[in-house]
Parts: sequence; structure tokens; C-alpha cells
Amino acid sequence: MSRPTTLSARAAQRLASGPLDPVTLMCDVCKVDRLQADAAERMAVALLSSHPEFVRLPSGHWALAATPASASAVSTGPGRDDIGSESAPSGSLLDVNFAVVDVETTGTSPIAGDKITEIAIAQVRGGAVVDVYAQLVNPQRPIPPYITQLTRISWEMVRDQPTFREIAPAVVERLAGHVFTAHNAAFDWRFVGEELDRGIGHLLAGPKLCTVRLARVLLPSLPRKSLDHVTRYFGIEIEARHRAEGDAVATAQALVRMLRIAADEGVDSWPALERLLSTPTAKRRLTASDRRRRAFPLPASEDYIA
DNA sequence: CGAGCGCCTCACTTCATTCG
DNA sequence: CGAATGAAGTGAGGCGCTCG
Repeated sequence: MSRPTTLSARAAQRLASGPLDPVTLMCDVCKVDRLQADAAERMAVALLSSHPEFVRLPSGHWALAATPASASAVSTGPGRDDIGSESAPSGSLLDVNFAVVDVETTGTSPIAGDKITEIAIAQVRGGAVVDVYAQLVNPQRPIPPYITQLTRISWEMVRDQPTFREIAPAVVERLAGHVFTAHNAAFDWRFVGEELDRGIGHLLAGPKLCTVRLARVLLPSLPRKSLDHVTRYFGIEIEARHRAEGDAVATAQALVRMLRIAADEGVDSWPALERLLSTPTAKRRLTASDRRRRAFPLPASEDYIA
């Protein structure tokens, strides 16, 4: 039996015999004698929460997921509520609820203190945009001039607007039961997740869809996958570029078009879409082993007699 | 048994791309 | 411009096989 060589594989092996508390688990995984509880908690979340094979139990212990679907309801914070879709969507893609999110911010790093200045959520269902929510947000900090130049959002515009904490319930309501979708989803996810956690103690959870990744798989001929290029490819006009509502609606329309392309290729359910997105993109180049195999190919298996 | 070789996996690095 | 992320390249090391 081979030894697991990655930290997550080591965690999986340890959890095979049953659930463990974060301190015990992370001490074993990291091969250290002791860890502070909060440090172990953060390490476990960082290491395991993105892997569907792990779940965090209400008791705070970590365990192996019974099924892949159950992992999407994983709770990643102690004693806090999760939002987002409660489980992996099933059935036809037409029945899946997508919440296409776009945020404008004061910078690029929520950890460094950058905040949301505007958020828009376009809800998509049945191949159509069914609702759009847009709200300017008081970031409670100055907006750098180059950001105002880019987004045309000034301090005067947001000064009298609600803070994110005040609009958080409305955001939660619109994200619940939906697949969090965005162009370069990790960016918007980070900001919304950080603001919800900081504001009302909610942790963002559930399925997530990145339309950049979708474009990489479905539109390999497109030289760049920026929102400008993708929307231009589909002939979608962005009413107000670099404003949350304009970008969210345009992204939602691009999503609908890409879902149709996916459907034409036989991708008609959320699990099928996840499988499609897990396949290597066309741009993937050959590994060293691949190159060697190409240089000295084996005969096709049908023709090869040992 | 040990050297040599080829194959494979994994960790790390580099680069491209996205966002504001 | 900077931050973050993912894809791809690279090299080290493990493993199994063959042969002397």
C-alpha cells in the first residue's frame, strides 16, 4: 500500500477510520505535536473545504463525505449559518437556478481591507434572466482615483448608500438556493464571502460556476476569455461596462448562450457540466510523459498483440 | 544483487489571464 | 498597477522491469 504524499490525501487516510476534531486531524496531517484550536480550525478549512470528499459535521469534527453530492452542503465555519445552494443541483440544467454576481470594489484584496462599492445579482432560470438586483454600497473607506476612473463610482455616489452589512440579508436571500456564478468567480466569491462573514457572520457555501472557465472549455478558439471578448463573441451589448448591473446582466446573457452550447454537446445536467469543466482545456500543453509517448507511440491497442 | 533504463507522480516554478 | 488563480513546464524521486 502506498503512502499518501499530499496533505489532503493524508487527511483522507486519517479520516478513513472515522471523524476527527480539527486539532487531532491537523496535528496528524502536518506531523506536529500540538496546534492551537483556532489555528487548526483555519488550517482544516483551508485544506479541506474545497475538496468535495470532506465534510465538516455540526459537532465541528471533519469526516469523509458519504457521497459527492452531500459535500456541497459542507459547513465551513463553527456555529455559523451557510448560504448558497443547499446541495448540488440535480435534474435538467434548465431547472438550475443561477445567481450571476458582479461586484465593483475599492481594490483587489479583501484581506488587505478593500471593500465592495457596488453589487449586482442577476438571477437566471430556464435559460432566461428572471430578476436583477443592483445596489451601490458605502465601503466606509475612500475609493482610489483610478478605481473611480475605471468604474465611474465616486465617493459622492456611495456616501449616503447602505453599508454591506445593511444589504447583506437581501444578498443572502438572492444567493440562497442558487449556483453562485461570476466571470472570474473566485474574485467575486472572495469579496462577497469576506463581506458576508465580516458583516453578519454568514459563510458562503454551495456550488460555484466560473464563466471564464466555462468559456475556456466551450470557446477554445476565442483568443481571450475576458468579459469584453466573450460578450463580443455572442454579440451581447454591455449597457454599462464596469458597473455591477451592466456586467452582471451581460455575464448572465453570456452564461445562457454558453449553456445552450453545452446542451448541444449533450451537457444537460449540473453533474454533466461539472464533469465538462473538470476536463483539461484545449490549451493544455503536453507533459514530459505525453511528449515521450508522442515521440515513440505504442501501436493502437486493437492492433497490438502481446 | 545492483546498475541502468523508462515511466509515472508530485511538488515547485513560471507564465498567462482575469479582476478592480 | 497589484492580487489571485489556474494551466503548463520542469525536475526530483519512486517504482518496476531487464539484464549482466
